[in-house]
Amino acid sequence: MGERDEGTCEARVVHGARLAALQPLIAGEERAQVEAERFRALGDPTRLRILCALGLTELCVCDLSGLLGITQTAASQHLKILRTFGMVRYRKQGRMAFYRLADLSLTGLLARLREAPGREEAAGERQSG
Amino acid sequence: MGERDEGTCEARVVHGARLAALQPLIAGEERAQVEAERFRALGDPTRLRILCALGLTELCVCDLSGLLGITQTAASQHLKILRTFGMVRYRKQGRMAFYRLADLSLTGLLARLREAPGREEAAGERQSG
DNA sequence: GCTATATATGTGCATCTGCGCATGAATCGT
DNA sequence: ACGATTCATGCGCAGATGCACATATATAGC
Repeated sequence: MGERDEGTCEARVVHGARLAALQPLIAGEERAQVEAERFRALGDPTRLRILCALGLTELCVCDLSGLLGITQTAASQHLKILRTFGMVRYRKQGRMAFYRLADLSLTGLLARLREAPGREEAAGERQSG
Repeated sequence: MGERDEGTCEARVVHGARLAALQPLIAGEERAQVEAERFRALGDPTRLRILCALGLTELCVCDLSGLLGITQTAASQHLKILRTFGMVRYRKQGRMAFYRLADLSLTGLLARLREAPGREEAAGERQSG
């Protein structure tokens, strides 16, 4: 688990000292873990489509599952994950739960998701023609 | 696989017609799949740390593995994934491969990664404090 | 209170993922 | 040419993930 061949390569670009100076500038494992989990939550097509739908309108679980063509169970399980990361919120009215997009910073992403495919070059690196 | 309980819930918020009108506004499965894979590439702590490092300076695989405390194999496999999505690029000089950050749209994200933990509220929703 | 409905959760399974090990491919030094 | 070194890749395994099925919880209607 901690066995890396750190002593093998001697032709380092950044030798010893400079390499050590870089270390504190790089995100620690825990910090990276937390951030990665957030991306992982977005790294599922069904969850992206759920967010896409909830970005348009508030929906109950049943409507959502019907709209996306997934089972209620699947919808509920995905919503639980999205709740964990504060990406969606819900209000309970009777026995139904109305979900809505909570993380407004995702709005731009979701708008891009609705565009025609073939434009995912670098998410910001447009070569202007 | 296609068995959803679409006829169970009758108390839809958006009844029939409106639900159908929503459908074309939601990203299709293929489009969502492509986009999700991109997030998935970022959904690994090691890959985030690799990008974090390459955002600071160009590095060979060996330095990178030493810097992050991972094996050369792991580094190489992650770099392959990041290459697939055009997030990193490399130039070959002799037997070494110098990798650098290619997707500049990730710069902001990586800068945020270097900040102290506890600020991952909404990735863009700063309360100007 | 009982039944039906809407949502949430526990369990099991097929699949995916990240890693280590061994190996292949390319390059440098002698 | 030969061995050493740097990077890439095939393979197998442990752990994670998404889903279906069954079930639990909560609410509405009677």
